[in-house]
Amino acid sequence: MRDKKVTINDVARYLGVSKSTVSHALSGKRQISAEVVEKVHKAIRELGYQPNFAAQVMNSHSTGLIGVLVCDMRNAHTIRLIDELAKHLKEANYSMTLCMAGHDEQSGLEMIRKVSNGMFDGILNTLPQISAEKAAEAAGKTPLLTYLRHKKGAIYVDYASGVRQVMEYLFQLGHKKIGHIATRFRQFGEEDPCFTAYRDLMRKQGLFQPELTCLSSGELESGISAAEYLVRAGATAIFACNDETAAGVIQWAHANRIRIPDDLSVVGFDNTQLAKAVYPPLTSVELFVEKIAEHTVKRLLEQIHGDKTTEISPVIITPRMVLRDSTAPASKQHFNKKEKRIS
Amino acid sequence: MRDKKVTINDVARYLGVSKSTVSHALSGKRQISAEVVEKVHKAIRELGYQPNFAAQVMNSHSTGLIGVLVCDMRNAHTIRLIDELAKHLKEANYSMTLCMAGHDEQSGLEMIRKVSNGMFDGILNTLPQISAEKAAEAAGKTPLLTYLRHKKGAIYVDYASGVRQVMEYLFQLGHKKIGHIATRFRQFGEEDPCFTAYRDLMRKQGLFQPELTCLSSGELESGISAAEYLVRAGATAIFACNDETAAGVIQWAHANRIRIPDDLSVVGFDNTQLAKAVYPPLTSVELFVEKIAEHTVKRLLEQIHGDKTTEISPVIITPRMVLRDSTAPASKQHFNKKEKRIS
DNA sequence: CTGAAAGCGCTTACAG
DNA sequence: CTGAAAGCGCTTACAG
Repeated sequence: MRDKKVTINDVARYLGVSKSTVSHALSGKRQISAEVVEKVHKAIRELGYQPNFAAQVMNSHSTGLIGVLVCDMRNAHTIRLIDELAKHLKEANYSMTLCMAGHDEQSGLEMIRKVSNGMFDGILNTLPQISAEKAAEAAGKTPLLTYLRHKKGAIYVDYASGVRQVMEYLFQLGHKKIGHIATRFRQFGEEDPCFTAYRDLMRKQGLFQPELTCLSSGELESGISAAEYLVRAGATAIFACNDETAAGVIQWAHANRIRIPDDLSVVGFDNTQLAKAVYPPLTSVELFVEKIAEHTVKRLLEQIHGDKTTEISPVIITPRMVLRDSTAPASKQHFNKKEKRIS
Repeated sequence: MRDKKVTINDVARYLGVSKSTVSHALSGKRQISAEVVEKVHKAIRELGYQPNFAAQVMNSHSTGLIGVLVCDMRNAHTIRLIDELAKHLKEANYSMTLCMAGHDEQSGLEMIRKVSNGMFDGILNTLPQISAEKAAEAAGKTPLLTYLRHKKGAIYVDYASGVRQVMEYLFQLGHKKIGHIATRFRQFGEEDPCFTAYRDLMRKQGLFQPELTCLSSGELESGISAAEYLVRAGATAIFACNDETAAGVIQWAHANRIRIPDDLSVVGFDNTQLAKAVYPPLTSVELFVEKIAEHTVKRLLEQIHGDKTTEISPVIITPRMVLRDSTAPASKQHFNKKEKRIS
């Protein structure tokens, strides 16, 4: 047992046949007498033979590995994405290799270059800091797909629609001072599509005020400080860029005896576990990550296999608002009395 | 650009030198005239040469890849573990490959066998359904470490200590009817160490009642139903096996106008993001996942490199209770009045 | 139906 | 300091 790895040569010698016979008996790529096939399988079991990974890769030029570049695993959206990607890749008989590439462009590009050596059959770039063009160039001949650069990509998530659903709902409820907590991580180099949509919709109603917006890191704490700021600015509803920030808003409200949704409506984004876990459960926006992941994987595999057959029919994914208990009409404005308490 | 991959032969031919020279100029494993080294580097850049992964692996017998077997990515503890493992592996110049192996033993073992072909320099088995022995056998000659089988492993997490801290604190606060929500996923084949510790400590006080315990799936919803059951059974404090379940308890309490911590104390486990996100913030138990991950990686690398030098000095990790706002004295027993309301 | 040989793209003794 | 050759462990034309 402590001896060297057993190779195809050992098996061939053991049986007194050639290694081509062993190889073919395993692959089934040519007719081998049933008798020999059986002998080979038996010998393999006895010797504990297993084809060597690297040697097979050298011939097939394929590792069955897909590299997924992520910056970190801190936000729930990334985690869900990874989970779904892994599921779909597995279905296609690929394994997912997670590459933590950090947040700066340089190290991200270096990472891509480093792993574009045949280690992966394909690379999925989810890094917001690296453009699709630069990533593809760094990958050289390795198929690479950049995640969700909707402007030109084949998968388009209509964030604006998700935001519109929320805003129209809040307008309907009578809210005029709707605060917005924006973020940078959905930006992909351009402007954050959620913020853009929010601003445009507020403007159309003549309600946009820069004081009602703020930029957040996306973490709980930033939601807490944003809540304090926005409520002081007069917001009766707060639309946060993600559920974690929204949870911060809710927590701050509780701590300051501001009732949700009676005194303040709160809406999140991403519809993560957190949205269901907080109290009151959070109205949020479902992005259908499974679908995004499914199509992303499909596109990457097409690129790997060089399928030009399927013409690039862009997939549009439309988010959907999920109503829970954190939103209510803006009517009862005994709210201003409360506000005094916290100052 | 559309042509075949450029190989070391192309570089050698291009420069009119032998491929050994090119190879050595890159590896630095033998003296090469500075002039030639420079020429080689220049040519490499011009031709866009990059050593082929599989060919290098064939020689080095090392891929730089570590396979981490996880059942899924649903609970926060796993996610944090993965994140920390990735960090430590990266520091040691390894990449992490995530293998989702599901929940049954058979498919897990098959997965291990399949990937024990030289694809990974080492394997980390976090699957609770697969014993350390079976996993190691399935891995054959590939180094494999089974995560946190404390009984014999070199890394021992003293769950009992974490539980003791919580229980002693609750006893101090005057709680006698302490409900416990147990789970199966920390079990690793044996009994859940958290439940065992809870039961023993309650017994020592003469307070143990089976009616005050229940088994949960670990999801939020199971926390909600457990809360209802345990409060009906008279619990004045609930100690949940993980934060998600505890969040369910809190949510149920809010929905039923039971005040936390005044009417009901709640304690979670794992000290995840969720513990900070809910209101009131949740008293929980920190497991120091970073430390666990650090030592796990260290052990695996030792096994890979065959370091027998470092004698197996077992590392003990002691969890620590983190106090937040979900716990308070059991005194005010106007609680029973409330209970009526929900029946 | 089977075997001997070439080749995948590197690294590394072996010779000079 | 450098080159020609063997070898890593397979697969796959090529011959029979």
